[in-house]
Amino acid sequence: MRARVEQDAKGRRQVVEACLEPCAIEKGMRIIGGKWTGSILWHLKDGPVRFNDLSRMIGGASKKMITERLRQLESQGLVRREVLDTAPVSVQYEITDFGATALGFLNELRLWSEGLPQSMVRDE
Amino acid sequence: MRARVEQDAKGRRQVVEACLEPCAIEKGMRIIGGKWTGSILWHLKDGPVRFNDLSRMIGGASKKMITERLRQLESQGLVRREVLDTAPVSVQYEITDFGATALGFLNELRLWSEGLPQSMVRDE
DNA sequence: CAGAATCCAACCGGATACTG
DNA sequence: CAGTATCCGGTTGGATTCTG
Repeated sequence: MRARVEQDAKGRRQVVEACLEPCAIEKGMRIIGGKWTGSILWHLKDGPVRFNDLSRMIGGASKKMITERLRQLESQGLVRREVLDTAPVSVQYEITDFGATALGFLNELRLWSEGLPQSMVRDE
Repeated sequence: MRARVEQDAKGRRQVVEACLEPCAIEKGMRIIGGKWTGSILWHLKDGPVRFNDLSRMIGGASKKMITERLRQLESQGLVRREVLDTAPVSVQYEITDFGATALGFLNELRLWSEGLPQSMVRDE
């Protein structure tokens, strides 16, 4: 449901169907748009990955961040956490079927992003 | 270019092809993943919209935010700003051809987001 | 290995008031 | 109308240290 602007009989402009609070785009972004969230999900697409491997894959993110985002993704049902009884203990993270439904979008974003002009590469 | 984990001849695990700093997913997110950014772009998809209309469409965002994001989108070439010489002055924002290349995955995000279970609707 | 705990500066972003 | 300016509390997220 999108917002629209129309004119009434007297020519006054007004917004019809205002986006009632966060529209779909915004809601989605709040779920997978968080810092590192998309990357984490993406790196799980080929199968389970262990914590430290994951944090190495995602250069620039601290373990603290990885943990926080993983917990969030887990509580939302996008990712599953599994403890393996090895010594020392190791933990696997795996994308769920539900989480996988976001991969299509992420892939499109990736393609778009890779085609971007150099000039847009974030300095930071 | 994705990161991969492999095992060497001695069975030790190691990360091959680590994501050199922000991978494509992350870079993309930094551009259109900002708060309100996606929504703004999306609401421009059907043609030029004026500032106040835009801010009404995007419920919950302050004018300050809208302005900041628009400036950012403009400097990145995703949006074009045009001042109309009316009285009082009015300003139009329009998506550029380049900006429009992002509409594809924004739409996917929208579809994904709309299909989400109620339980995931952010309380905030 | 896989975190949890703590600290803290930086930034974010809403509210409010003002302007040409 | 389309912003700008200022204030300011809250959150973010990196660095670092510690643990079972």
